[in-house]
Amino acid sequence: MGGTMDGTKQRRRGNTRQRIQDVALELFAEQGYEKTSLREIAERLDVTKAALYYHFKTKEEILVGLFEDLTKPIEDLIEWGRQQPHTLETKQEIVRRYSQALSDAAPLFRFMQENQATVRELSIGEMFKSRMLGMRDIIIDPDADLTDQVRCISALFTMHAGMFVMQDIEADPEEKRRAILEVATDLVTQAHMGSRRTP
Amino acid sequence: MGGTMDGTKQRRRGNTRQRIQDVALELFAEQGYEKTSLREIAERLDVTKAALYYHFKTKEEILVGLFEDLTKPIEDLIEWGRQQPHTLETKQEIVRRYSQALSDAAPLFRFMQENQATVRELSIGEMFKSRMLGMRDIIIDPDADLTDQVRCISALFTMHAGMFVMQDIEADPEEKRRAILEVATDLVTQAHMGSRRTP
Amino acid sequence: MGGTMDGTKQRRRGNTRQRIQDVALELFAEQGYEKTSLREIAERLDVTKAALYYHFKTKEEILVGLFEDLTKPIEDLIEWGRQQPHTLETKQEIVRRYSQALSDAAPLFRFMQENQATVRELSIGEMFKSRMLGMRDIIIDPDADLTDQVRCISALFTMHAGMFVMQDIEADPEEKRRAILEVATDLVTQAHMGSRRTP
Amino acid sequence: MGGTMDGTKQRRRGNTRQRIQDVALELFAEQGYEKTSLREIAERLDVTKAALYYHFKTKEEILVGLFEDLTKPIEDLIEWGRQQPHTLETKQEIVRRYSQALSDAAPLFRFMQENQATVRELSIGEMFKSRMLGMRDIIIDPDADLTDQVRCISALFTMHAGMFVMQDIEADPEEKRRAILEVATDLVTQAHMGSRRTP
DNA sequence: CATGAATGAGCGTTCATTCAT
DNA sequence: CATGAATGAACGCTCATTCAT
Repeated sequence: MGGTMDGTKQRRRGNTRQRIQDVALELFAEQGYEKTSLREIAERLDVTKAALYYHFKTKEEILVGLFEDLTKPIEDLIEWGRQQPHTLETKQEIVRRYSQALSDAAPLFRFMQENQATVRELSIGEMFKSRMLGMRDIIIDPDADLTDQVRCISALFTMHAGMFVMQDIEADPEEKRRAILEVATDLVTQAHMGSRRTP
Repeated sequence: MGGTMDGTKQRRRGNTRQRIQDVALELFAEQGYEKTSLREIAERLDVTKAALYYHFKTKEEILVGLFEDLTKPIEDLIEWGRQQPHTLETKQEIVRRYSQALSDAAPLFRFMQENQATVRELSIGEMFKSRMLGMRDIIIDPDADLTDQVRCISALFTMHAGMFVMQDIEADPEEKRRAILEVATDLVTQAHMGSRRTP
Repeated sequence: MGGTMDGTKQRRRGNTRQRIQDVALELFAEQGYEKTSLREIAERLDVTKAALYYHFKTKEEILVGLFEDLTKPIEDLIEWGRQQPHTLETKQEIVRRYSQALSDAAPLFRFMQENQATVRELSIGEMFKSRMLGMRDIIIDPDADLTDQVRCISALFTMHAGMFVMQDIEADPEEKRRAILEVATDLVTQAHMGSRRTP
Repeated sequence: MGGTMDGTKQRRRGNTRQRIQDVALELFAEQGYEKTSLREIAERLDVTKAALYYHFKTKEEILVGLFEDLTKPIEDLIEWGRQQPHTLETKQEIVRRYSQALSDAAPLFRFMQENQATVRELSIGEMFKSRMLGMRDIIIDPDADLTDQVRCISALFTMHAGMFVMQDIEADPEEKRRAILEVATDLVTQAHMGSRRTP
């Protein structure tokens, strides 16, 4: 997080792998996976295409690496969620933390959001899907009615898409995030109450 | 054109244009725009690639044609919405009709949803965006607070994504659509009440 | 065989497929399959690489096409041989015809001879093997002793390799071919007598 | 094993050079020279590609090293043959020893046999050719007629190719080798008699 | 209406090789 | 002895597009 005293730890060499990932994510998020060529990534780093292949076996692996690194917190969150009681408070806490996690890895999630067709055919498609199902299971009550299930899914979705869809709305990002979080929390809360409503 | 009594729109012969669009939409929705090649489309129709160019100037034009044809009802809906008073009933009716329109052109919207990165760079990107802003304007009160704006956007989004995200949930499609519609209507209603809440 | 009056039947266009095969065979025979690139073939024909792909789906298919076209006579010979009685005369006739067939498609067989490692991994590897086994079956007596089997195989092999191995020997090609044929016939004859020798 | 008294040929450490050659030969024989990459060789030895370059200047040098080491006995045989009288007994002895030498370095000769196109462009191409001409000179009578020359070449060829072509024939390897040797000896004997036949 | 033939640009990938450490 | 990092050249292949017929 940048809190160490030695800010120049990574000088010129040895950080190439990291730099590839950074540039790749930037371009993937900006232009999509298919329209981003390895030539483009290499040029921006001022190395040859072949250099990329020293660090990653395929184009897809660059993406897999990014995905694994950046979604670790969400994996952890799911793990944590599974071990908590399914109370309203837990669910609200999960939503709060999820919102934060998405925000921390915003470019990746923008990418996932905007390249679903592509992602579906890649190995991260499966990984992503299983994470989503994990999230779903810890905020949806198994015996909730269909409408309440939709509310929960809508909550997740609102968080996923919210930031990118609202890019052209005035107001500062952090405020927007809080508004989105509020709506998502509302939806989950309503869904939770709904399940308790019917005796 | 558009709703006229002219029954000759697609004659016996010369329906190739239509067939191209049908196959293209099917493949675009299934595999994405970039991963669908004109060769593939041509092969499925058992014509040559060159034949496609007789009917459409570019690959993109196939998509533009599809988009224009299939989103006409939504354009009409927006037009209609603009001329109504901004009452709760109007908004609810708009949501209801929108849900139906999305359902009628499901493959196209699945495509739009899953190929956003691609669509953004295409001419339909702008068209789509302007339609979305149109929808937004007729269901969002200009002076609503941020949270209520999010609710409205979330409502639209829930409808867009709902069907595809819920593909692996049991329950029949029409039932799901109604549940989605209910949540969307709820959100819009809450947003509407919110605006009136503060005097 | 070329006896029509119109010698200019194939003018400039429309014979590209044939020209590709001709050039490819020439280069494959000269440099080997792997060391011959599609770029090289294309350049020699003054077309682009992509043009090759209009006529053949893959590099391998160019070779398959050549093989199928040029080994047809041998396939026919095997077919014929199967229906003959397994007399000495038949075997000698087969050897005679085989020698001629090899000579007619000399560049291809030089290629097969010199690129066995490559051919083995290609689809024509199997085809070639099955043709060879076919030949073997019609000149080897199933109950011949091992030495006589070797003689037959050696006869086939001598014909295959003979021409290329003897390239640096003086004497005119047709004379060489006859000498090779004589040795091969001898071997098959000895093998045939051998089988009759033991009662 | 060469029979020399020097037991330090391969010490405990520092046998990497040897191991590279072993693995390389195995792969070259199995897949061909071009299709075997240095990466593959290095991976199998669990060293880096760069390590190979410590021991050999180029890929080709690995092959040259193998060739020189493994064909030494044949060089010696030719040397010996040159100093003998050109009697039938000498020729038969040469064939016998040659058969043994081929058998001892079978993988290399399988490689040479199956990668002729490649070998021709490499420096060992020339070396091999000169060895072959050497062999030829000591078993062919310079004034033999063409047919008898073919017989001698066929004899050599039968030994070269025999083992690999007969891989799918039942019977144990040593027995096969003896049968091949018998046919080769026969051919050389016939050729020898032939030269004496004409007064 | 449609095809046959071709193009130019680009792609992801692999290879033998180099060299500072 | 050996590695880590990189390069330049090439490869097989695919794509959207063009145009004379």
